[in-house]
Amino acid sequence: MTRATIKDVSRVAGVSIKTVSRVLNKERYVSDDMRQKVEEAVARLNYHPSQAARTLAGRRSFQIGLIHDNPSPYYIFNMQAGVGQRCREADFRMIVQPCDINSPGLVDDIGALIDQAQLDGFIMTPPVTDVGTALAELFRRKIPVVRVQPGTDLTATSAVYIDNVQAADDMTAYLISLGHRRIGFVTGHGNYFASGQRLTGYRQALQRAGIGFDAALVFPGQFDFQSGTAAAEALLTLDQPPTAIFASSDDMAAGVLAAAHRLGVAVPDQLSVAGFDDTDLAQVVWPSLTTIHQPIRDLGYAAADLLLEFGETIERRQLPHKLVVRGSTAPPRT
Amino acid sequence: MTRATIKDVSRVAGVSIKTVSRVLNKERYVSDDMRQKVEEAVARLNYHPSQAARTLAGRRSFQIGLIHDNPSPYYIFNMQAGVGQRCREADFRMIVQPCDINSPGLVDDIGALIDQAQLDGFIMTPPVTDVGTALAELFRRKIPVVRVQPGTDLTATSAVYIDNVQAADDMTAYLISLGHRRIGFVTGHGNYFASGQRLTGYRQALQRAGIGFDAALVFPGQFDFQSGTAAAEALLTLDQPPTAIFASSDDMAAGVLAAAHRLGVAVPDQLSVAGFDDTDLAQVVWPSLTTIHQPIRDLGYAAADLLLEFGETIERRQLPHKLVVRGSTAPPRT
DNA sequence: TAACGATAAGATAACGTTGTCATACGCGAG
DNA sequence: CTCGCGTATGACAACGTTATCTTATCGTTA
Repeated sequence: MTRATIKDVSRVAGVSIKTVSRVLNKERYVSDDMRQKVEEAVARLNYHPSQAARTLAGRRSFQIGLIHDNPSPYYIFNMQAGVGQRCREADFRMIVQPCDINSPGLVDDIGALIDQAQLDGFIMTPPVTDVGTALAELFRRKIPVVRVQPGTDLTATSAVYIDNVQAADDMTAYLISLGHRRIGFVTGHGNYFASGQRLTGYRQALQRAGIGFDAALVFPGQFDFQSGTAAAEALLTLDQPPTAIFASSDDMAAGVLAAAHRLGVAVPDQLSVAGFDDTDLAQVVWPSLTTIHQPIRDLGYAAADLLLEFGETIERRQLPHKLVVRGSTAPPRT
Repeated sequence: MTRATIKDVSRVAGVSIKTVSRVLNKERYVSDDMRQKVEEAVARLNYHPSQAARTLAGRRSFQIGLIHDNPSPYYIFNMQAGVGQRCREADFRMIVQPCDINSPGLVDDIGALIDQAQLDGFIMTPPVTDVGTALAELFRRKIPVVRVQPGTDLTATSAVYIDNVQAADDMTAYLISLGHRRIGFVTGHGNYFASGQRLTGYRQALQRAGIGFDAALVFPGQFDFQSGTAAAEALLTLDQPPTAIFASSDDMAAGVLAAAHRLGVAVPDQLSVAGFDDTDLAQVVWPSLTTIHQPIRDLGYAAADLLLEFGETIERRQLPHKLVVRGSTAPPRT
């Protein structure tokens, strides 16, 4: 038994090949009568159109690319889930391409991918979003692009994002509302634009509360666990240690927790710890993390949605974040 | 500027289309002279063959499928990384398909994917590996299949796996060597064959050490964090609580840790905790987990390798696991 | 020296769809 | 009643490769 082709379907349905094609592509000008006959034949033969033939003959490939250079399994998993779901709804396929933003071959790889697969669109996640040469290559090929949380050329492509400034502000304000005045902050990796935004939100909330900014309380991190432990070790041995540490990723917050445990600092009694992202991690460490929920899956879904609905037309969509309070934060000891 | 085609290359190189095709496909019977001319032209035009045209004309699509229904981002991420790397080396593409093993449409979805994309091969990860109907569908289509850690029909397809029995035995033996005699065990989800194997390894090590098996010390889990906390709460309130708990996944071990923290049981001083998998989690909780390192990325790489190297020919490859000792285990208090 | 196999290259027909163009019908307006 | 337009269908070329078949040249062997 070999695969059924459109020809088989047309023979069984008693119509022309082109009519079958019309039904399959939901084109206008097809009578209900024809449509029904074709649909029956398709079901009976268990026919599935050849992706390859469609791509070759038509101008669409029904495929979009998702490119990432992000070390977080959690982030990638959820992003893929969101993009994947929207793709399935539209009968599109998602081509995932991990990459290395420092590789000199990056641009060529992207070009090759688009050429070979004839992609209909492209989704970029940070930090690839801000690689100028990659972006230029996509423009050169006039392919619709949606970026997730871009940091540069904000109006150049469609984009989905959350308000990182506001989110970090929310968290900082929450810690202040608990009574904290000395709040440490661990920044993210310099490659990510969001890192700077979160720092801005932190400073913004401090200022509004009339708390002076103290550069000694800000520790440069890389979004990873190690950064968190290093930051905690540095911040907790200050002459005037903070009563709370806001790490701008959950991994770093977990690092802070581990260091606190090791140093015998009780969380949240002696130290409040806050994270950012609300990854799986947040509920698996002890105590569970107060954090900002970032709707990664929804961001993926929205990105694919913009691509499929609007194509070249530039659209922007901001998604809501949410402050999630768990066990790692409490009022400071008086 | 439109895409370069093989025709353009042949014109620039001054050879026939077929010769270009031969060079591209590394066929025999091409002179070095021709090969060089073609390669130059390819580079000059930045030519990339159309995936669609190749698939349509040839009998190969240069694509393999990876199907999974696994809730662990860590597992999926590393599996994809391994498969993806091997694919890149062979200029293949990986099509990822999440699925739901309880969905009635599962078999149809798999069939549709293979038909549409004309996949050259298929990789299944647990627990999809053991869905009989899905397996049957793949056989019907005579497509090469590699399964990762299959539990049923072991000789029906190629497979890659670790020795779960031995791994659990190693961990249990290690705990016994520390001096533990009452060792709790948290099993995995019933859908996964590995769950039973790990329990077997646990029992095997106990028996060898002359320690009687106590069913009260075995708690049924689901591989997730919740199971771990539930298990710890149950086991630690026994009349004779265990001095060590071996949870057969890191998530469950993290749950045990959290419950121990909450109950004021010090780890590892009052209770040793061991996990399984060596996910990112293991180094991010406190104390860091003694666990079995499972080479997930390597399993993915090996799976793709078997597919690409052996095709239909059935091959099996066992990869080594490793006991990783960290801070969550210690001798029992005397 | 004739015959043959191994090597090297090309001409042309697929592959299974969609795009383009042609055709035919029914219906309302002039 | 005729023209034009919206609707509905089909014939056929085109998409960019690989497969198959054919041809040409060489070196080796009988």
